[in-house]
Amino acid sequence: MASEQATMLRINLDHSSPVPLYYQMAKAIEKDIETGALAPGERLENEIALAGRLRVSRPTARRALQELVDLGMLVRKRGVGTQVAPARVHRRVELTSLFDDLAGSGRKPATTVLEYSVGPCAPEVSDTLEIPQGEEVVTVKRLRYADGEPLALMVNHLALEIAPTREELTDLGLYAALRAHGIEIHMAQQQIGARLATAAEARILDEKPKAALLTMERKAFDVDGRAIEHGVHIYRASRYNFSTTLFAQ
Amino acid sequence: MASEQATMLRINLDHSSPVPLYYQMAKAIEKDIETGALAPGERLENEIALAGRLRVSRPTARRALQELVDLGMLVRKRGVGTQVAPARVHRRVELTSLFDDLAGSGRKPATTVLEYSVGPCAPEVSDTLEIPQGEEVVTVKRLRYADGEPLALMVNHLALEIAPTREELTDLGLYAALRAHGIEIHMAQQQIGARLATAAEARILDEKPKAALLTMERKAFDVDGRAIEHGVHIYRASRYNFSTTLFAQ
DNA sequence: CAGTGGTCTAGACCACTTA
DNA sequence: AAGTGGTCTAGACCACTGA
Repeated sequence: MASEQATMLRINLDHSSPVPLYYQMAKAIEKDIETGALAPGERLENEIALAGRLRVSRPTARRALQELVDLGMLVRKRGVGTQVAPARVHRRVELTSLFDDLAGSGRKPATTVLEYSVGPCAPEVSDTLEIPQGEEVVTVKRLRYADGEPLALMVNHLALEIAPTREELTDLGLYAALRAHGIEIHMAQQQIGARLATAAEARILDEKPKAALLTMERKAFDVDGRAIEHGVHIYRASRYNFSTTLFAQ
Repeated sequence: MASEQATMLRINLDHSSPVPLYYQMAKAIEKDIETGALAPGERLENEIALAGRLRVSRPTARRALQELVDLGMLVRKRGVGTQVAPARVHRRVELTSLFDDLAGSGRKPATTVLEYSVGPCAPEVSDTLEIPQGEEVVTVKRLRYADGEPLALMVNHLALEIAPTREELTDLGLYAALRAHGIEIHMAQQQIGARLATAAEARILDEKPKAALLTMERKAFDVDGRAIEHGVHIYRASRYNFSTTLFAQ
């Protein structure tokens, strides 16, 4: 039985481009899903027809489709076919920074750098960053605002040779500033907890003493496993929470 | 130049097994990494030699290696080779349940089911579970202990036809009980926040009133995007925090 | 039974890294 | 220049689904 409802994708591939064909295909389909040209539940052509029409081999077409399955945008079943996944499953968002989060949700982030100092490495930080104790590291203490209100107090430690300048940290988030230095964060270990605000913390965050705070401690690493950053953050629980989308292995 | 330090993996593949060759290979290498037979930083054979030695095609060997790269256990660089990733990058652990977490860290979990009722669906739950308002859903309220101390108060809503029994929930975590019914959670959306304990919450959790609580609201879906579960949990911040490992896209 | 995706092969050529 | 992984092809056979 010929496929009754399969959508014919309009995709132009540039076979002479240095951009891999599977990548061009995946991006094109991804765009169609994001714009709604392909609706959730809609059926795609089978991979052999798709490959033939786009003049690529079947493994290449498969690879493109598999990329989108891994992203949760497509669902494939043997004997059935390929469908666009329900909208809510699309796109895992992970490892974004607070700055990006705020900017992305339309709130206006701003940062005050309260402290920017170079000093000997404390034992705890030494462990994380794998820098010998006593060697110099940069300590940064920042107050983050959203729409003019204080939101979070963040203390970070970085190795001297990779630390962004004070000015960069005022204009960008930490991760964006690191990226400008060619440093990509690949993995982070986080612990999220809660506690009551001290008097000093309450004052600086415009909360009452003993208000609820969200706490986050993070260690971040690059793709080679080098430790890049150690951070201890506190957030006003009245104004912020962590939203995450998790996927089963 | 012949490879100087590449480790020769001892892998036996069963070419007549229904288990895919790439999967057998990936599992074998994964096991060697986990047991320490392959140490972090160690170099593997190049993929062509590996494929030849194991009598599989190069794409099959590549696929096995790629699986482990996706898991963060191997790092590959063009022109350089394949190495075992630093230990801390191995294995993303996601979407585990509190019960599994506790059992895994050697603490003894226990559960009391405080309430198990069937009743009409509240508007908020109706939205999440995509069950018409007023239709019946199961509401479960559980108190979780670790090592004899109360740790968390959890309220969950599930569709009638998939809800585990009261007895199952006493012996297992919610996700394990669902799994026993053939239901696999594939994705969950979570929000983690903090607030102060009410008098009633403090009493039941053995905390002082206005102690800090961690809050978590979760919606869980299966692989087809069907809503499975809606939960609102509170944790004693003095006894628990969320540990997560995040990976950049 | 026809149609689908899942696995596998045996090559080819290219791009990047290191010395 | 040698060695590595990255991409791509053109087939083959199998396993599962649904009518």
